[in-house]
Formats: sequence, C-alpha cells, structure tokens
Amino acid sequence: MRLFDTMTREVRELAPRDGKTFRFYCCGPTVYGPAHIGNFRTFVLQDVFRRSLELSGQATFHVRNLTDVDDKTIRDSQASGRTLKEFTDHWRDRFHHDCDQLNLLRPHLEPSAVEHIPHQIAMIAELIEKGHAYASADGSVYYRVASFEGYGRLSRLDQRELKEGASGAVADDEYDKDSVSDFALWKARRDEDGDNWWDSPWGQGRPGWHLECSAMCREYLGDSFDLHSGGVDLVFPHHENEIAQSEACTGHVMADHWFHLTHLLVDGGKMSKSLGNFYTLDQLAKAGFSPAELRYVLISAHYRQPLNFVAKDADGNETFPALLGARQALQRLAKFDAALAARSGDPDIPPYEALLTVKEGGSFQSAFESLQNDLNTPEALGRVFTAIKAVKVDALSPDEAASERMGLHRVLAALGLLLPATAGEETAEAPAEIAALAEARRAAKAAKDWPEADRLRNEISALGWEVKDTKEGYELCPKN
RNA sequence: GGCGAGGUCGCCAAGUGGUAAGGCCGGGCUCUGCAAAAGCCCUAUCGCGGGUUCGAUUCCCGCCCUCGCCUCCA
Repeated sequence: MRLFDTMTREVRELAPRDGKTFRFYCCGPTVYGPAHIGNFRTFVLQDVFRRSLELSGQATFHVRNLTDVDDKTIRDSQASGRTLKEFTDHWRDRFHHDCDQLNLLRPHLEPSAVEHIPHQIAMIAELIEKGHAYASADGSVYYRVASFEGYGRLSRLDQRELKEGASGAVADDEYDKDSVSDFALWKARRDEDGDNWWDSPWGQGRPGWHLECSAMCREYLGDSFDLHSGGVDLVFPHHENEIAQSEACTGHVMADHWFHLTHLLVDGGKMSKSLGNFYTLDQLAKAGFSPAELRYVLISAHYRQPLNFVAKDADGNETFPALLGARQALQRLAKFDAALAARSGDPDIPPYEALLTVKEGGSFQSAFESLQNDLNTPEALGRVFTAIKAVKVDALSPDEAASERMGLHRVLAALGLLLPATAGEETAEAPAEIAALAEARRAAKAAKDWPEADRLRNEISALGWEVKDTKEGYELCPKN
C-alpha cells in the first residue's frame, strides 16, 4: 500500500520493519465525554487503513491508547462527583459501544495512560539524565525543546515564527519554564486535582499529556515502529513533542511513517457545541440514522481533504441530506448484493477471514486497488458503483456470481461497510398480522377488487408498514 | 504574522498534460389497476488573470475567496 507521509510530505510505499507484521499506533480518545462524528472520522479512516492492509495480505499489530488522566478527565470527574476511574470507565465503555456500532475493529492493544505512570516516570528520569528535561522549583518537570535538534521537523514550524500565545492559552503557572516552548512532562500536584496525584522523584503530581504516547509506544512497539497516526491537529504540538521525547530518549527514529487525518467540517464550518452542530452517534440514532449510514458518509471524502458533513438542507432544516444520500446508496449496494447472492445460490455473507484469502477481485478489483493507493475511499466507492452497473447479474453462472460476490465483499470489508436489510429480507421478518393483511391484499388484487386492495394497503400503512408490488408479488418494509 | 489544506455539475466528491469517475437530488422512459418500489437513460469544461505547451481543469506566477492549526482539540 502507498500512503502519504506527513514527515516527508510524499506518498510512500508501506513496508513493515520486521518484514512480517505492520505495527502501528493511533492516538486514541480522551475519555471525558461522548466522541463526536469528527473524532469518528479519524477512527473510521484508521480502521479502513488497517482493513485494507489486512485484506491485501499484510498482517498488522494495532495499538490505540486511551487518555484517561489529563486536565479534562480530572476536572470533569470531580465536577460529576465520581472518581477518575469511575468517570473514565464510563466514557470508555461508551466509546467502545460506539466503535462497535460503527463496525470498527478493536485494536490489538488498548493501553491506558493512568495504568502506565511508572513507565512515564522512568522516561522522565531518562530525559533528565540525558539533559533534555529539568525540574522546576514547584516540582514540575519540563522538556527543554532547545535541546532537541530535530524539533519542528514534522510540523515544519519554525519556532521563531510562532506567534506567541496565539491561542491565548499560555497558562499562568508556566513562569518557571526556561522557555515558552518547553512543555510539561510532569505536572506538580495542585489542590484542584483532588485525589488524582502520584508520587514521583520530583514530588507528587501527574504526568503531562504528550508523554503517555511516547511511553506506551516504547513499551508495546519498541523504540522504532512502522507508523503513527492521529488527527491533523495532533501534528503540532502533540506528535512533535512525542518525537522529541522518544527520540531524545532512544536515539532512534520513532516512527517510519506519519498518517494524519483531516478534520470533518459541518455545513462548511468547524463543529462546535455553541453552534449546535456538534453531533454524536447517539444523536444521529435518535434522528433515525444508522451507524452504517454515518460510516458511509465519513469515508465519502479522501482522508487528506476536509469532509463537509451536510446536516442542513437548502432550507436550513436539519434533515441530514448527506445521511439520506448514504441510505440510498447503501440500499442500492444491498439490492445488488442480494441479486448476486440469489444468482450464486448462497445467501451467506462471506466472513472477514474468508475474504483475507481473496487474491483477485474480478469486477471489483480496481475498486480495491483504489484503497491501496493512498487510501482513496471516494474513488473506491465510485468504482464499486461503476462495476455494479457493468455487471449483468442475470448473465452470470452461479460460480461467476459467487466469485464476483467475493470481490464485492472484499472491498466492502475493507471499507467496513455493513449492508442494510433489503426489502425482500424485511418481508420475511414482517409480523404475522402484517403478512396476513398483505396476503389478503394479494387475493383482492387477483380478484381485481381494487377498492379492497387499496383499503388493505392503507390498513397496513396505518400499522407502520409499506407494501410495494414487484414482478413476483410484493415486498413489505417498515415505514420511516 | 507563520504553517498547512482547498476552491470541479443544485448538494457531496474523485481524477487527469489531450477536451471531467461516482453518489444524492432532479428530469425522461419502462414496468404498473393506481401508488410506491425497481430497472434503464440524461445533466458540468473544472475561482479569476497571466505564462509554459501543439494542447492545461491538471505545470508555473499573481490575485480573490474559504477552511484548519499556531502548546495540551480527532
């Protein structure tokens, strides 16, 4: 697979260092509230990345952390009257639930920051010993940015050109840093942290944010590994700082490849609670949309382009046209798949494991290859639909249909798209009462008793179902 | 001010130095007791101005506009 690398700013071929398993790290969520659809754009694309590697025959080892000790988790846990653990466990579980809904593969390892404080302390000690960090009078420890020659290489940010305090976030407790660019490795205990402090050689306190990833990467992936990923906002300062910490410590290149995901926009602008365009999976579910529909929208733009999630229609009403479009598109895919399944004589969907052995995707090969070329998900989707139009299902032999279906499902598996039930499947699941009414209507139609047939259709409709006549008979589907 | 991304059909969104995928919506047709559904078909010269070139939407320069980041936000 070829993928753009933030460090070199070019598309490069990926290859595992050890020649066998591709080992990568993704910066995970801070568990202090529900993740929003922007967060999920990142996690979904990372998931497509992993699936595409695996389905192309590349074994992977995927580590994604949980940030469960930082300013926000401590602050909000206290505000809620719960312990930090109770609080972060709750939001972690919610995150897992949402991830499952979105059909994200679980990482092979999901280390949490609070469980790796000894590793972080050890790393701080090593950095101090090597002259890259210093303790301040209040018991905090800072990284001396000037001590690391390569600082700024990833983000290409010349320190001298940093607009000082541009974010207005320079904390008042930073007066004892040697330089404004220096960042905290260890933060001295403060009253407002409550019970959330740990002992260290520099006194009681807690670790700084950037350090957890460096420590856990080193613990589980070693001094050097294949790829590191996160949202674009993490390029600076988070990943820049991780590199400074890790490489100053180990003397080795931290990661061979940097994979960054561009942000999601909502109706052309940044998502924010104050604008009321801040969406969670839960909210979309309440509006009647499935996780698969959201997933489809999230992969509909290339990961290095801003994706504009259209929530409001032309009249300014929050009707989610993007999700409605995704629903239609998924329904078409499902219809096509159902036709292939019927033709092949095998209704079962091929399991992920079986798809790993597919070497040639038939009509869907080029769509799969789009993913191997810098994870071009929109092109892959386009090629899937082009192929669907070209494949004449009725002209295929059962074997050919089965073969094409494997190719189709390999791409769908790489994209992580689960198909919705088709009308035919829903007919089979309709309650007996509805089915009986539909049968009665069929009889009325056969007798050309149109008033009775229409009356039955209305009755079915009143019960929440819709009858659609087909060549063979009829289909039933729940009304939206 | 610095760094970065981008302006392609009504909306979303790929792509290419030789006259632009796909999805949604819309329109037409077929099917149909009606309706719905389904199937098929149709719709753009790529922000503006220069330049390079036989030829640019695709390369270069300038301009306009949008968006993101600039120390703890995916």
